[in-house]
Amino acid sequence: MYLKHDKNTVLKKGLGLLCSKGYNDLGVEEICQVTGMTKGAFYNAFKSKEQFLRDAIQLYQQNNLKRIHTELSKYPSKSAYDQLLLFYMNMLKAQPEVGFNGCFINNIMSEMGTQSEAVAHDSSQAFLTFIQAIEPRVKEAQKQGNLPAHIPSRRLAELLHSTFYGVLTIARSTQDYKQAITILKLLFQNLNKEKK
Amino acid sequence: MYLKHDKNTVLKKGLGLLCSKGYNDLGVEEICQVTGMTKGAFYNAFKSKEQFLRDAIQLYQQNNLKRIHTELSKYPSKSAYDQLLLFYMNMLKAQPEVGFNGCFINNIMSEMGTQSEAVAHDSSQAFLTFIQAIEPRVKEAQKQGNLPAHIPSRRLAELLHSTFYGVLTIARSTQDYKQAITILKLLFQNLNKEKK
DNA sequence: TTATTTGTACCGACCGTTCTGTTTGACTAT
DNA sequence: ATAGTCAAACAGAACGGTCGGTACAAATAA
Repeated sequence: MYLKHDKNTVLKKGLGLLCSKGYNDLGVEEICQVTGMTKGAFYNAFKSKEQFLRDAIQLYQQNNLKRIHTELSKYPSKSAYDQLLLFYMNMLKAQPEVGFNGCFINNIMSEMGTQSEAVAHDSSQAFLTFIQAIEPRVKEAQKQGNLPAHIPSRRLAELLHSTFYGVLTIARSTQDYKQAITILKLLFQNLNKEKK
Repeated sequence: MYLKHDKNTVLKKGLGLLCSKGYNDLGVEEICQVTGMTKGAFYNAFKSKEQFLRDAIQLYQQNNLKRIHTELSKYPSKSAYDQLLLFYMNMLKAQPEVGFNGCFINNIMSEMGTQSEAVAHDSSQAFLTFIQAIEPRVKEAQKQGNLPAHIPSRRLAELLHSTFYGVLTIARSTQDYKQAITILKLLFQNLNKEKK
């Protein structure tokens, strides 16, 4: 058994392309060119272009879950509330580096939702996973008295994440992440009645 | 001079198609079929498929601005706060009827942002226009004491609209608008310190 | 050898656009 | 009125390019 190309490396590069160019505007030819594959190798590794996308979505989801967990554990001395706030801030601050592309999952859902049932399912699944990943820290922040305790933690996580998605859209539209941060801070401060 | 096809009627039908199928998955052929045109008529009326999209975006923007204004004036006896809340509720409640397609502008921005500079510009412009349309009522609600007065009204409008976009994404993902309403209500209630 | 992967040429479908010719109705001259 | 003219609008076949996918031979381990 010999393999010139490592599937994971290929997917990683492909994911970068998908993030910046989307699906429809990205050809198999270009994927091959960037990854150094040929079509033969590509179609040996992936059943179809769509399967390639689905694999890339899965990789993105894995990467992001890891990232969420490390980012949320980055400052152990800080409160859960601050950890959440910092996490979202950092995501927004990173936007200029990624060309204000916003959230890959969200973009793919918009682009492919009507074209492929399978992709639509995958991306909405990924969406829910992110919220689940956030929820424990939200619950913690509630216990620590920095987020309202009378609201179900799941609902709060959904609210935070929804607004994050929304300001990400604004950031994309205005090509400015600072405004997005201001808006998200507004939400956080308002939810935190104890602090100034 | 004779005109078999009314451009506005065509755009209206086309907008419906664009909303439900997006841009890439919608062919000129299909547009023609639905509107009763032929390619000759289509390309006589529109310079290109992309120009057709840009015209449709403009129509959508006009329609939505009208809708925002009428919806926000629908219940003159209610407070500005309630008017805003009801407006967003109604938008969310309408989602099942439109196949949970979310916001056309947002979708197009995600789908076409990387493919066409012009479309990206048009849609971000439309986005800002919506926020401007909301802002006066927000300012009113602040004066009436139902939204925090110390925050610039523009920022508040951005926060409300961002979260609305976010929960719209959730509604799309879960195919359930009730959860989206719950989350948005959470934000409203939290911003309104006076009410229960 | 033998099984599997890779390179490359090619196919076929799709789709936006163009092209050619036709229809239409306003305008003009008679 | 009526016939003639013209330019705009329309019909729809054809084009040209793109792109996902396939065929098959060459290459590569085992």
